[in-house]
Amino acid sequence: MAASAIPYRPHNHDACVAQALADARAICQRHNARLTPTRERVLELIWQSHKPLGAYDVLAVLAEDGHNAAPPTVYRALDFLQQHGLVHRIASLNSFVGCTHAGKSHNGLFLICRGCGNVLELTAPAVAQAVSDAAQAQTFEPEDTVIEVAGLCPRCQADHRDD
Amino acid sequence: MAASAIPYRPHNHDACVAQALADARAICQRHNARLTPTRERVLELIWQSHKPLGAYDVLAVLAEDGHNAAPPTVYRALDFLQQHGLVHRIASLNSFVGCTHAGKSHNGLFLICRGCGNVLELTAPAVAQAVSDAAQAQTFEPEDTVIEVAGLCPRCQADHRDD
DNA sequence: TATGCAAATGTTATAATGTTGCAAATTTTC
DNA sequence: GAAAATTTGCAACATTATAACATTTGCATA
Repeated sequence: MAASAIPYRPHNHDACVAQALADARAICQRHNARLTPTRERVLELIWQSHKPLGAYDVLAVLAEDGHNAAPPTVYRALDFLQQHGLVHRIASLNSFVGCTHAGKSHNGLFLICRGCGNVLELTAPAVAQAVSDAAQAQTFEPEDTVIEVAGLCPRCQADHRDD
Repeated sequence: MAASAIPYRPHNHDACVAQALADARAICQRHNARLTPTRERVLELIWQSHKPLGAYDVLAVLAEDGHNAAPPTVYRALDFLQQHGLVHRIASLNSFVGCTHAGKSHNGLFLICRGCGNVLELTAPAVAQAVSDAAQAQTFEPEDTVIEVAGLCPRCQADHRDD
């Protein structure tokens, strides 16, 4: 799966997931971190689509799996995955999405479609630079940046015009 | 209060609040919207500092006021204030801060100090333009943009070096 | 292969945040 | 002053997240 995958377009999503899991295994190995079965399963669930998933959605699927998990299990797995850059939390939705730029440390920019719910993660150096400049102008030292753009993806723009 | 107020520096905050309330009254009049006592009180509370306040913090102060309010009262007031551009919600903190650029419709950029908790709202056209370009490159139609930068304000950078 | 430590997980309970739905009161409009 | 629309009160509930502590597991090393 290319880093610039476009969730709005049809693609072989099984391959998408498989690649994400393979990447995750490699990254965890490099980090000397343990991608345990629970963590891997949570990552897999998060990746089941390009729509962000809530912690309790994950929890519900784990329950279907027969895994009698409680909230802390899921939150801990998500924390781990976030720390290793494998998933992102979408603050404006209280939910989580697989990172499509895994490995590189980054604060992505997220385009969130309010029509279909899909999220596209971008790396936008121009945006990062502009934010950095704005902070610097205030002598502010940025550590973590959240950029989430809600709107309509190409397909949903078209659908809306059909209404 | 100037639009470029810097919460990190000492300023006459009473004047800050008074101006915000006066602005709010003017704006609501222009919008034909009713700034009822509850709404005005909530706005005043949100403005008590430049640190964002949670809905339940507001609720607690209302209770001290003797106002026996329930959560929906606060959330409704906050919704109203947001709709008229008088407060902003900080998604990464689940809390609310007074808008220092009231009147102009906008998506601000927020510099959130993890040391002191103060939030500075900026209008950064270069950032807005860069985000807009990035979205356009994906044929994405932006409607609402959240930009929240967590880090250290000038004063807290200095304090940290003293540690 | 024992054993002991650190990391990970399980478990229970609870905190924090946000919403729904409906009835009562208030304000506006005619 | 009566009808309509807006706002508020209120109770219940839904969702999201964390605290605290017990238990198990993986793994290095004696």
